[in-house]
Amino acid sequence: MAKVPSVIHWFRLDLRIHDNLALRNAINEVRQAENRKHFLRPVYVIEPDIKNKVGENRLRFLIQSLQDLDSNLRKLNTRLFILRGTATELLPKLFDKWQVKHLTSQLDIDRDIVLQDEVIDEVAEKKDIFIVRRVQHTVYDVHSVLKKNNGAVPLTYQKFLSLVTGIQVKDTIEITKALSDNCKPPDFDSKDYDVPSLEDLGLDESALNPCKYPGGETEGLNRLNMYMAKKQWVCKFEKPNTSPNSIEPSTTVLSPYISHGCLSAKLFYHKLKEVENGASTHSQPPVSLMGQLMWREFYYTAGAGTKNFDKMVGNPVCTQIPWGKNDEHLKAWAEGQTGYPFVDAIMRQLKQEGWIHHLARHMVACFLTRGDLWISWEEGAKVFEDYLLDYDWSLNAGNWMWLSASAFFYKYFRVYSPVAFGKKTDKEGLFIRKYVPELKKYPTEYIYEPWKAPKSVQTTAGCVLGVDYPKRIVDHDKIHKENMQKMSAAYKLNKEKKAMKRPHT
DNA sequence: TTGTCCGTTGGCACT
DNA sequence: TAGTGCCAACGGACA
Repeated sequence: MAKVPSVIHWFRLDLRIHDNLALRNAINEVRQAENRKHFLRPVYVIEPDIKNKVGENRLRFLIQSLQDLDSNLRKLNTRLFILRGTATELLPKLFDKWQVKHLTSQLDIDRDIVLQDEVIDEVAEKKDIFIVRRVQHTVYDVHSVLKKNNGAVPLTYQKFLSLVTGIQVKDTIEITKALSDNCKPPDFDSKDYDVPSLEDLGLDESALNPCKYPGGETEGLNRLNMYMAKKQWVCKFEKPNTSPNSIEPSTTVLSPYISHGCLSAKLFYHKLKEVENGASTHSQPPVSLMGQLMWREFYYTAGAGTKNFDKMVGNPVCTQIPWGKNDEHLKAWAEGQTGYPFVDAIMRQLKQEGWIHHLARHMVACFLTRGDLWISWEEGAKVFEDYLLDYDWSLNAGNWMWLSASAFFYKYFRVYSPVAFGKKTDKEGLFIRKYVPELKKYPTEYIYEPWKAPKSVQTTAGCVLGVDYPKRIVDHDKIHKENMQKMSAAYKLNKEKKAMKRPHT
């Protein structure tokens, strides 16, 4: 008997059923094969070294998202097949074993996935497998936006907006009709394909911090609907007026759901349009919620069109800056032990909860790079990759370049003060008291600057500097001025190099 | 080529 | 409390 061919949908950063064009393609392919039976296998590949690549909070978010995805797929009378191994090694073998004729997936920008796809494409071509990749992770097709700009990367947000104005955004799609039993392969019920627990991956779940943002499509959609119901709030939203150091998030925290594809960016777009269209006035990009979504599109476009976007060297949009190396300072920063309470509180919130406010990211990124520690943005990006639930290849690199004044933003003399910046929205230092509990009892006048507290105050508050909490590792007032000079010199050199490269006519 | 305006969200002193 | 001007002076876009 001839083997029954299979159709694979390969889930990556599209952990959802709703608005999943590529999944629908796979399902349609199976359904249309009326008189020639096809099996459907929606797969997700867990790489062996995932624990080294993905921080524990994000790994938990991923596993939760996969569990939710599996349960949503089962409502369609199919399931998620988890594959354990390296995608580029494993998939080619399964192409033969499963008689794969058709492979669908989302079109991704993330460099690692793009490289993976190149390998798979080559194999698929040899084996005569039809590959379908759909644009569905962004609102716009970033490659056609680049084309519209004659292949050049838009270097300003306004330029990007002007490129996408007038582009019609397609409607979202839904998949509701369940599949027939004919689509189930014989090993459908095998436990080998079950979503692993964190324990299976070698992680002690009980040792993790409490889960503040559970992963999954269901949770993402609930969160979206909850915020979109607050129409006034949506219409008045202005990012700079939200607080980086409120005890509960002052923004939506939809980002982890969008970055994992639990939530469709296009659905977010349409829901926002709906709310905005129903209001007499609403805030505008860049500060509005729609503006935030457009920032994501901006960085995706830049990431797709720039070589070595996540690196300094060999990256055409990135100013070359002679960053220093200081592993001790880097470690202190990453672990929230710099002696600057505001910086430390943010870094500890990041490590514990996997999410920090965008402006908090500005604060700590500026501090690590051009502001205080003079350490490369690439080092900071690696730490964020590890800790952030909403880690996203394009956004992470793009924002780090922005904050370090390496690309897109150039006013390097605008430096965030680790003392003044937080005070604007949290005079009492409640945020610091929560995340740096050593300082909980400090008088308000010293909460942002504990080094100014007399020894007697330190003792009374139960936190002596250098014993219970670190002394500050740098003197911001002094060092940020020195760093500004270094930035100025780097810019000057960059300008000269550019002038030399320019053709003389 | 040069000038001008503008740019997601700084800090600080002052009114 | 919010607004303004100064700090020192960037690159991109466009005329």
